[in-house]
Amino acid sequence: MPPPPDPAVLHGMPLFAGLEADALGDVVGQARSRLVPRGTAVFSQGEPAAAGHALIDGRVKIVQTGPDGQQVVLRFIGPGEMFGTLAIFTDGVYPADAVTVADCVELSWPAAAMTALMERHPAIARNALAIVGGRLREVQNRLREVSTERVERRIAHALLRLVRQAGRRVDAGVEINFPLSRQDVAEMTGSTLHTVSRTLSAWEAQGIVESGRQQVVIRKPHALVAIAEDLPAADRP
Amino acid sequence: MPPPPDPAVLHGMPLFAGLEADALGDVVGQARSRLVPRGTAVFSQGEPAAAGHALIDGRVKIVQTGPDGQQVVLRFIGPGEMFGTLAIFTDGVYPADAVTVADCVELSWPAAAMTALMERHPAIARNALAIVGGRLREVQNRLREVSTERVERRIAHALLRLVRQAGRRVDAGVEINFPLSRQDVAEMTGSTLHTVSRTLSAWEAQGIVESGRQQVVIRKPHALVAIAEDLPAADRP
DNA sequence: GCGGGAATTTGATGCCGGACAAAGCGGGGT
DNA sequence: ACCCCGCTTTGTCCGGCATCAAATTCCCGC
Repeated sequence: MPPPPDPAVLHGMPLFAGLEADALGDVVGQARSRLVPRGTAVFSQGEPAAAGHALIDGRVKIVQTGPDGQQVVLRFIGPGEMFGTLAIFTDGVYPADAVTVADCVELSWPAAAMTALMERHPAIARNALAIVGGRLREVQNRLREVSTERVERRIAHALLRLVRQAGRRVDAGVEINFPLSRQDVAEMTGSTLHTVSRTLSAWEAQGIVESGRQQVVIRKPHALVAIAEDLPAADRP
Repeated sequence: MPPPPDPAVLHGMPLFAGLEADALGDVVGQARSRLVPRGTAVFSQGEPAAAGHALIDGRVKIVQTGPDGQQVVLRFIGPGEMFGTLAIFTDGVYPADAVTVADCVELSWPAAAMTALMERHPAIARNALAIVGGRLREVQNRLREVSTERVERRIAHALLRLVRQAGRRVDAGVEINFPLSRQDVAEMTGSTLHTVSRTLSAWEAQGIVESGRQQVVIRKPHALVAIAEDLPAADRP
C-alpha cells in the first residue's frame, strides 16, 4: 500500500497549472507515490506505457537506445517535472528508458486515469500541449546543435543547460546537483567519454571547471558561455 | 479577397479528425486560402506567430538557422499536413523558416481563431497533442541518429524517410516527388553537400539510385534499407 | 544560339575526434 | 580494512569527413 500523496506536491507542476483546488484533489486522488532507489529503471524502452510519471524528488535520466546498442541521453528530469507521459497519448509504448541517478520519489497515474483526468479537466490538455511544444523546440535546437557544431561547443552547451536546470551556487562556483559521469555527457553530446574527458581536462587546466568523479563544478560560467557562443572571448597564449 | 475554401480539403487532416460536420464547417469558416509560388517564405524564423497553417498542395521546407547562419532542415511538409501551428501555443514566435519548394496552396487560421477553435472543440486539442507527440518522437530519433550513426547511414535514412513521405512509383523505381538538392540532403543529415554528392555518386555507380539536378530516384530501395540498417547485405569487392 | 549562374562532381589536404590501450584512482561492499 | 570493479585519465594512432579549390554540366532567360 503506497503512502498517500500530499496535494501540495502538485504546486508548481506546469501540467496542472491553473486547476481549481478540487480538481487538484481529483488529480492527487488518482496518483500513487513510490520510492525508487538510485540506479533503478522506472520504465524501459519498448514497454507498454502503463502510467504517466511525475518526479517529486531526486533525478531521472531519460536514455534512448538504438538498434545497435548506441545510447543517447535525451534529458534529465528534476523535481516537479513529468516524464513518460506522452507515450500514453501517442502509440502507447515508452520510447526510452528512465533510470534514476539518485534516490527518487515519484508519483504515477495509470494510463486510464490519466486520459480520464484530461477528459474531465480540459486545462490539462492545454497545458500538456504547451509543455510538449516546448520540449519539441528544445530537441529541435539540440538537433541543430549536434548537426552543425563541433564537440567542444556542444559540451559547453550541454553543461550550461545542466547548470540552468540543476545548478547550485557553491563557494567555488556553480555545481551540477547530481552525479554526472563523462559517459553521460558524451551521450548527451553525441561524442565519446574519451573526448569529454580530454575537453574537461583542458578546461580544468584553464580554471574554467573543476571536475571529479561523477561531479562537475563550473568556476567560470561566462567562459563557458564564451566557448558555447564562439565569442573569441579570452584567448590566451 | 481570398478564394473560399472547400470543407472537403479538411478530410484526412489528423488535426481535425473525429469532428462533426458542423464543427468542420466552423473550422473552414475561419480559414483563409492562399497561393504561394515556389521559393517564397510562408513565414520566417523569429517572426511573431500570426497564424497556423495547413498545406493543401505543393511542398514546404522547414529550415532552422543557427546563430552563425548554419542551416538545418527540420522537415518537409506535404499536402494535408499542418505547420507553424505549435508556435501559437508555446511562445508565439516561429522557431524556423517555412519555404516553398514548389508552387503551393495553403490554408491559414489567425492565431486568435485557432485558440478559439480549440476552445470550442476539445477534440482538436487531443488531436494536436497526439500529433506533436509523434513529431517529438521523430525528432528524438533523428537526434539519436545524428549523434551515433555515420554519414552514409544517415543519408540512407533520410532518403528512406523522404520516400515514405513523398515517394512515387515510377518505372525505374521510386522517385522523390519534389525538387531536392544535395544541399538539402546535407542539411537534413548534418553533413555537407560535398559528402552527399560523393555518396550519391557511389550509390549511382552501384545502381542503387539515379540522381540528377534536384531530383532523386531510388532504384533499389532494399539496398538502401540494407545500408541504413547496417545489414552486411551485398558487399562487393 | 548564347551567355550567366547555380548545382554538381571530383580531387587534394588536413584535422577533429573516434578507436585502442593501459594505468591510476576511489568507492562501496563484504 | 581489504579487495575489486567501475570511473577517469592520458597517450598514440588513424580514418572518416569537413575544408579548400577548380572544373564541368545543365538549366533558363535573353
